Amino acid sequence: MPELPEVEVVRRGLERWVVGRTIASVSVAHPRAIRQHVAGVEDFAGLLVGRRVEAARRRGKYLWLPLGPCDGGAPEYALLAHLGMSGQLLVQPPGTPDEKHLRVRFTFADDGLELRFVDQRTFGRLAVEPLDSAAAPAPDGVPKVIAHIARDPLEAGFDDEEFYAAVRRRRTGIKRALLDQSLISGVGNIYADEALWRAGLHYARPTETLTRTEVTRLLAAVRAVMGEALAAGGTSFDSLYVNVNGESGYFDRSLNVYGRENEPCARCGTPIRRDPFMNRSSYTCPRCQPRPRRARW
DNA sequence: AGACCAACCTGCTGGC
DNA sequence: TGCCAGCAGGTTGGTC
Repeated sequence: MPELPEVEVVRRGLERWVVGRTIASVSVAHPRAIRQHVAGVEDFAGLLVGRRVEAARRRGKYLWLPLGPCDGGAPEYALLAHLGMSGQLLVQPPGTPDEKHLRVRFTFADDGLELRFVDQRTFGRLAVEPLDSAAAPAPDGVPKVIAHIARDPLEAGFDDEEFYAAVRRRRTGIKRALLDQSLISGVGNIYADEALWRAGLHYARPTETLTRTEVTRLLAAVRAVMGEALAAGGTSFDSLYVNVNGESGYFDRSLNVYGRENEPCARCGTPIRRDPFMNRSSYTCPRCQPRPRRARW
């Protein structure tokens, strides 16, 4: 499941149901799910079995579970997960029939609920990554392989001023910048469109023309829409986007533009418009978000 | 460096 | 009914 609010819903589920438990077994039904773990299936499982899950962390759309060493002490490794377009992390009672797209199963020493990675489109991935070492310290305890992922707008360390400066240095459209996970992480196609609508900005607005006021308004809109989505348990149009217990969020009912082509704008009544954008779609209100004369996309 | 695209997958929907 | 094109919430690696 995709964007920040949905991933945070999953993180909270892992915190509640998985943290504090010791992994007893790992079975990989589909090796593509761990393709990022280049040392292979045996190595992947070997690094996990016997370790205790110490925490559930997230940056942007990435999740990771720091793992305590078998002999105690600070975590050296983490199980890193990205859900891609259709990945799910589910907690299930042992014996529950396998899901059609079950990729990896984790069992625990307490013989309680299993953790299952289920992923229809197989864009998601799991890997065990070193969390820290003297040679390559991990800032903030973030796995080194996701060092290129910027802080997300709900993190305390996110620097609004630096984001504004980075946006102004770019030569592209604002939506491309919002989707660039090295500038700001966690924003995907739904929340980009929703935030731009709230901020009254068109997706093709050239980044170098944005004022500080507009960027401030945009960041406030991103935070507001994500916060509301989180409170609603995330956005789900179908059973692909669910929490660890398989339940859907209901924020889709609160979307103002995404997926609402030809429906009236909640602010002005103008029919919402859909444009092709990066092999996907962008939804705007033509009146609240007029296309700039000089557009970039 | 930074901008942009194709590629990676499966499944569903709508049009013919 | 069948088939095919188009579409889906993401990231990456490659080119320019």
